[in-house]
Amino acid sequence: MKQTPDVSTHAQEAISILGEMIRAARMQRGMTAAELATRTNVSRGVIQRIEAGEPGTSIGAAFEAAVVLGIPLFDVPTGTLGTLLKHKQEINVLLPQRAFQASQGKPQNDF
Amino acid sequence: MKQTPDVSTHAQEAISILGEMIRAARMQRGMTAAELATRTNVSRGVIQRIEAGEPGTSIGAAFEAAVVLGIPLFDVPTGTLGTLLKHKQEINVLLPQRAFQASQGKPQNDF
DNA sequence: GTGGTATGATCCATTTATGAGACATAACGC
DNA sequence: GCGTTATGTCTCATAAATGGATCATACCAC
Repeated sequence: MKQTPDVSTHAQEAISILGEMIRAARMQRGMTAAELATRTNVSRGVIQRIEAGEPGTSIGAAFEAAVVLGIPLFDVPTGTLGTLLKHKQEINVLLPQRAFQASQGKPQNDF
Repeated sequence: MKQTPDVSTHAQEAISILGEMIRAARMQRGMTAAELATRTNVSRGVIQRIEAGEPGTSIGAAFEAAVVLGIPLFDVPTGTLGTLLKHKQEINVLLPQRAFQASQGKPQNDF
């Protein structure tokens, strides 16, 4: 509901969910928005915008706030993400390095 | 490794993971970065920054790209997030509306 | 090998978010 | 009731991201 009418409903819902999770976790810890802002190295206004689910906020600030509150972002414990990244790079040698418009004929959906 | 040296290691890893997931999903679908940019309503440079894991990109663009590629963000199916939000608001009446510095004496960790 | 194309990186002008401050409202303790 | 404090919202100057273009490199088809 701002002058940024450019994200889909699903994406907006995901952003709002993250904001609500951050707000709930912050209040469960008895932490004020100002204190969370200090710990996150952003201003109080940014915390409020994140909790309000505004899509224009930076992903760094939002994820940092979640990490400060101990919210698991991708069900990956702390310190494991680097290992997962390296493993991904290893298996990446088996995949094509570029995308081809010609290969769009057979879209792969394995999610 | 940019002029934005202000996110923690864990948050940076989470952002990088999301970027790698987006890149992998895009390539699995044989989609070019330019095409993903068009579908996401952003420029190609933003897609590259998201895939590179730069924390300065907007959460709206990053989540929108993930949604376009069908990546589940919070293990919540499409359309369910709104219901979850409403349910959260219902149970919120049982929780304190504000945070208190005085209540920091007993931090609650139930994650 | 050559040609076509995706990618990564860089530049600049413009749009936008951010930080800081102030204000009104509302919630809680007393 | 009153005083204190957190929250939500607003404005403005500054900092930063974005869009668009260009270029070099690397990949794949031929």
